[in-house]
Amino acid sequence: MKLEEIFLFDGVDSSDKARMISCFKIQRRKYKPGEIICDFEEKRDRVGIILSGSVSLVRIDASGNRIVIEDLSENDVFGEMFALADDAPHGIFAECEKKCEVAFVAYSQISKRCENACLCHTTVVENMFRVVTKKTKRLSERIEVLSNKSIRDKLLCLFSMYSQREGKPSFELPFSLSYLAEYICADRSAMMREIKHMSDDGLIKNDKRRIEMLI
Amino acid sequence: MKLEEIFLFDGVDSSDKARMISCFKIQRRKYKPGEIICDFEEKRDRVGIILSGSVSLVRIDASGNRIVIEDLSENDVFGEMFALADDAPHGIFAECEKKCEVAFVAYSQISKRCENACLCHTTVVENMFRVVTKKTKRLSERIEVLSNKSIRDKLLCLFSMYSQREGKPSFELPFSLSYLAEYICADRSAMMREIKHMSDDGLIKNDKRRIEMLI
DNA sequence: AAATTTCTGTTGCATATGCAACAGGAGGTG
DNA sequence: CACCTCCTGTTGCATATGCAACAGAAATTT
Repeated sequence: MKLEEIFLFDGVDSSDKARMISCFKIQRRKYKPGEIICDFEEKRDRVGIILSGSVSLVRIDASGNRIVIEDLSENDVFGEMFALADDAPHGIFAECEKKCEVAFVAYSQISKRCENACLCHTTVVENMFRVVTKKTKRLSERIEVLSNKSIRDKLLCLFSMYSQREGKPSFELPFSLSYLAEYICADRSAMMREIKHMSDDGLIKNDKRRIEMLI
Repeated sequence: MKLEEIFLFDGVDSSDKARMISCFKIQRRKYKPGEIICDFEEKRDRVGIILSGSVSLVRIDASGNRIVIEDLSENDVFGEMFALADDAPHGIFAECEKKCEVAFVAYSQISKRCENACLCHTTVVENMFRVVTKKTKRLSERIEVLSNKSIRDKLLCLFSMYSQREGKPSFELPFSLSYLAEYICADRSAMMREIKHMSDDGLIKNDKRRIEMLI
């Protein structure tokens, strides 16, 4: 993906765009799966924008469990919390999932107004705002899923989101069942068992990642 | 709280501020506990800013359970997801918790640039951006807590966040134990039981809302 | 083609947790 | 004071769920 195409410059006309790209001193880097892109131990004045591939925001907790807090792909942003936050969280880092390329931009470049007070800066800030709002929505949805107490209710909550999004009762999970268990923070085998029960109870039909909701 | 004091106008000089306040056609309204401030069935072009009191973003799920997705107080924002999102979520509404006053601002007013392309609009968008980022951080933290599988681990995760924030191992919960159970999405009695076990195991000392972590 | 890893699927067992039900205390209100 | 509501605290019971362990299928790499 070219820098010209990232969401950050949506709505900026091409001459301004070219000027900003050179002015922003954007750094690009490629990563292989498993590589640590960035830890957030210190406060950093930069955000990452994903140009290709996918990245996970991961935390290792006290017991050594790996928790995926966010899953990011093309045109998503990470690090904005750390560029702005006063109190730095602990043990969170960005890890490459599928081989990826990331563009790093200094946050101060984004927020500052240039000498000419040009409109394009405003547009850029608005674009950032839109992406962060999208992220808020995704996180809220996940909380909604996790707030259900039983595995069954978590799955029903998530499945109905998907079927609503598709506009029909059947859909294909966008990831593996292992990952699904991670997403709903349940034990995989317990989840598999529950899916079978739900199928036995006539709530859903399923075959691997294909799910059909029967009310 | 006066409109002049809300975060939205931070960094805007007072003459511009006065001009914007009149130009934005902000509506203010007071609510009593339990009142529904706003449902989000239809897409609305406005965000709410809380001037005083507190507000919960609540969802009633299919089984009739009440889920608090976000807790908001002074200078927090709600509705920005719905002003921007394409697909409107279902059954979410904002409910007054402690008696409150809310200012409603049309989102288009915030994002649009006025004829003069004045700087203050940029500042306002930046301020919105900062608040939404703060919200993202809060939601991430909650996911981190909820991602723990056992009640014990959820509590330890949350408690260590608090003690870290306080800079010392003992702290006072900012809300009731009933509410704590809601926050970690666990049954209250089960949580109380677990707190006792943790105390028996020498992990914490506790008296009502006062918690002390012993490693 | 062979080797290796990841994904899907299943089972037994111990126990953590939800649920229902109850009770005393604190605080607020008429 | 009497009444009410909310918060804290506790217990018994049924069961949902985590954990460990295993195995074949599918995908990916060598």
